[in-house]
Amino acid sequence: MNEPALLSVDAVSESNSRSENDAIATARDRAYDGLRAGILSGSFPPGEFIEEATATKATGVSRTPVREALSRLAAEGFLVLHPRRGAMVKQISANELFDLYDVRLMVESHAVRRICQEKRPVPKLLFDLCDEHEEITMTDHLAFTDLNHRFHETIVAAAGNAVLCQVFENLRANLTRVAMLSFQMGVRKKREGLMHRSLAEALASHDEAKALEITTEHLSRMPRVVASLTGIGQPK
Amino acid sequence: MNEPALLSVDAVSESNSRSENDAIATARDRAYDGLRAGILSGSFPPGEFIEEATATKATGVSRTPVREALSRLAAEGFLVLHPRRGAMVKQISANELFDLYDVRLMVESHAVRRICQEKRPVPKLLFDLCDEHEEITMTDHLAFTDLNHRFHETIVAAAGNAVLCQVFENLRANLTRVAMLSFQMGVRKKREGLMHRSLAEALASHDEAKALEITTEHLSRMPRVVASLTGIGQPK
DNA sequence: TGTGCACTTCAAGTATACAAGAGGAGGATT
DNA sequence: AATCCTCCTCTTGTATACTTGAAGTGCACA
Repeated sequence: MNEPALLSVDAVSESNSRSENDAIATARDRAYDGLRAGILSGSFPPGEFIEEATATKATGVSRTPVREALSRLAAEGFLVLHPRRGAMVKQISANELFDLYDVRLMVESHAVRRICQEKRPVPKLLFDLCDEHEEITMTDHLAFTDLNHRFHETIVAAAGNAVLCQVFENLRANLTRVAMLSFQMGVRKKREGLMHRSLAEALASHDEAKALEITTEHLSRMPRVVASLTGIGQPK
Repeated sequence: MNEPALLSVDAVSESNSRSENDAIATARDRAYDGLRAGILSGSFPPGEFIEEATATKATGVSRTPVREALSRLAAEGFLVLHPRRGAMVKQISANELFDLYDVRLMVESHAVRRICQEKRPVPKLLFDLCDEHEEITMTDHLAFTDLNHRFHETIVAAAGNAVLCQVFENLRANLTRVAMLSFQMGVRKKREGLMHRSLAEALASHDEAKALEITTEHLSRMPRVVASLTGIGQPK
């Protein structure tokens, strides 16, 4: 059983358990990357059961490493394991969507406070990302999503708390799945870009109040937009 | 291979992937519970490699479910997997300890804000736990740790955000390992009890400023105490 | 005597064989 | 005709056999 993998592993993938050096990943990591990419991209839509045979064919590795990958994905909240039934791609309810965004707001606000209070330097990268934002086309949703992700990730990273980064990363991965489903977010790309630049400038000058206000404004409206676009339902 | 498990699974264990109903767990869950308990209790100290053969003997299940449990534990941050080397119990550095407490402060502060701002009811359980606190003996470290845990968990839960609870739970599990190593925390049990009651009262009256102050005071001094007791090093 | 290479040994990685539960289809009985 | 029981099949759960890579040891050569 060594046919080529069916799922492409693109920008959306990442295996942080893989050790730094090696170019060749273990079968478990390949399975993890492939399945994770499939879940994030929507190839495996929420609510669907991933049969081990399917995962085996899709990733080109045998059941043992596939099952280890499934265990990991379940631990990270992408899957729900039903004993003797299989692994279901986790559904995100309206409540959970709002909870996710609430936690995200908490994380980013905390990062902003730490950066401003401790007068931490803001990496030049943040402004580069703003520039890049103005150059991408309005229709390139994938590029926009990726850019957006890197922008917010940079801010959280600038707070200098590794644990915070990890929490954020997992959060974002779960939100990506939802965002991916709503491909019409292009309508607000321009406004987002402006907000990003204002935020970057507020952070650079360590203006906590302003940075916090922008962050809150920026993130508070997101859940409603996403919920309406995906038809996921109304909040509690 | 069906000898009895060597590791007892006590109050410290929990398998949230196990489905609600079933009394009998799968071998994977038993392996997970056993290994997790072993890590949290210190039977597998930080830095130690857990060989699969060891884990197999300790939990009484074969390698396959053990490896799935290891994958899950690694995803949850308890282990670091070194390809072809094995699973090492994660070391907690001084920096990470402070990061963990910083994130914990963020989470609990957020919960406090949500409770006060949204005028959420504070469960009676919180006060019951305070009463219970006054009854336990000064030397029962395990009971104290458990009580402390339930108190803070109750607060976070009262914020009504499931995602927040999950983040907190994982955080606390990682901190438990450190706290367990420092068995001398008895010195401050009385003061902790007083703080808990003040906090519970502030929350019940939705006095955000006071509740936040107590939380911050309470959690800010912890990392230094733990660091000094465990000799884990000084902050960055 | 020191260094380097090869061999041995052992543990992790992977595949597969076997066991067992769950669900569905089909037949029989009411 | 409808319902219930039984059997079959399919998928997951578990164990084990096999493969591969890594590390340590010992011998040979410089």
